[in-house]
Amino acid sequence: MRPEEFDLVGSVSLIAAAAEEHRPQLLRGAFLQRFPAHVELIREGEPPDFLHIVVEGQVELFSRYRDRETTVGVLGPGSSFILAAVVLDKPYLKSARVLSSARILMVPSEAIRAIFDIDAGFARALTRELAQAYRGVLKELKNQKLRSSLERTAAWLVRFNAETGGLNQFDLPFDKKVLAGRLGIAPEVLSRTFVTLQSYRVRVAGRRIHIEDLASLTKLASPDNLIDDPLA
Amino acid sequence: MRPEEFDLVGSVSLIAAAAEEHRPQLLRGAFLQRFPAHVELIREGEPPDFLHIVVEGQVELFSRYRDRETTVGVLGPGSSFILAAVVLDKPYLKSARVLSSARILMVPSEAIRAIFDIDAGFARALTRELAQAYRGVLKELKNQKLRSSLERTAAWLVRFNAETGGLNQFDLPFDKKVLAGRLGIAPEVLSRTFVTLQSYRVRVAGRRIHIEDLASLTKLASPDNLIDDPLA
DNA sequence: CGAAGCGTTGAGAGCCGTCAAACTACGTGG
DNA sequence: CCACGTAGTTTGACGGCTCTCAACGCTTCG
Repeated sequence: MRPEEFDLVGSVSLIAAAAEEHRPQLLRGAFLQRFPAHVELIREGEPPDFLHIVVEGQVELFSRYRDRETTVGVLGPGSSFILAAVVLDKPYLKSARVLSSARILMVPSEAIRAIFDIDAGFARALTRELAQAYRGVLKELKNQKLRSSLERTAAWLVRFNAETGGLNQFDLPFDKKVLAGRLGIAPEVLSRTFVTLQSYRVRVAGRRIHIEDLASLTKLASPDNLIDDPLA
Repeated sequence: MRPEEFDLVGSVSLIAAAAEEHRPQLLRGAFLQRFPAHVELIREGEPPDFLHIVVEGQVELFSRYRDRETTVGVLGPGSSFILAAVVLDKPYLKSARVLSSARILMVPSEAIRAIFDIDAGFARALTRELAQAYRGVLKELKNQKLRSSLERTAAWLVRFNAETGGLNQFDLPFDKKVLAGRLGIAPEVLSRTFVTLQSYRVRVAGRRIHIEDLASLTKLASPDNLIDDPLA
């Protein structure tokens, strides 16, 4: 890694949690690499060579079974992935592909485990990160099992709207196809869901979304902090 | 806690991971308590007062939304729950009820967090526990999104059979209603699924299950280590 | 201009949930 | 020991949600 890259990377919370004197060891064998869209970064079943951290761009996490595939998450800058696999030194449970051209920091998993063993502060940061990740998947499981696709879509719109300033209009951050994956439905179903949402005064034009009646959309979504709030 | 209870509790892996000198502090405010069936141990949304560890019996983890409810796990002896909430000091994401009369070790969450902060070995054990738990929920999410109810049921039977010695016959460890919850389907659907499984030579008599053609059941289930193997 | 990919729309089917009724198993009290 | 009530289980009927397949329009990019 080049010197100016250290600054960028030092701001990543996980790395910052390691004691000053351990950081060089963490970054010695690390790569900060640029990948074009569609590249498959990791594949489920492989042994964990690197902890991956998204510095720029978007990454989709997914999993295959028979001839099916499902999205288990979409990550943006600042998010790490496959941390659990690295800590336990067990095979990846999911694959990852680049959605939009991305820069990924890859830290050798031995380095992570080595610092984990000698740096208590780092270990505690990992614990918190994992606890957050655990709650994230659990919320997703609840989202899937307790809500219909219409409710999930509505809840997603309400939350994304809030995250982008509550202006009641925004652009989708990725293709509708990817959003459908995130919501756990087929693209055709999402398309029809948007039609249904017209009765709740949601207007869709390409990637542009207008929420003209937030109250009624919110009522439909029944937002629940224990499912929707990423900080809860 | 009475002295003889310390032995029992010392064998719980999480507690055993704490340094000898910290164990008394962990257990000082702890309770080892017996609960009858149906008692609700915790309720989602509440602040985490205690880390719970199942010493004996079975506990069902579930979650509510609107007028719906879904099971997110069933635990037996040795399992802890709501660790993530305790570590982060955030509200429970799930509720828990006793299925069959159980003994639960309840450790005050402040004690957990206090030892977590000063005992690096304990912190690392927590990390591993959380990493395992993370992978567990993720597998469950994949199980739900990638498989049909028939496949989930078949996979569950194949795995439980393996776990109980591969004798191709066993008793269900809980009511079919609870199994249906675990599999994420309505009880009526499970009942019909068992009828369908007759063509794969699965015989069901009350709680008793006979697998008369493991190969064909296995073929149906397409077991996948990255979904089914609890150790993977 | 043509190819490729995304998005929409229609048609059809299958999976799964709900409601209702009947049947069974089990435990309690008489 | 039996009667009864409760809870679990099964079965039927039905409907709705979601998937798949297919066709078509649109945009993008080579």
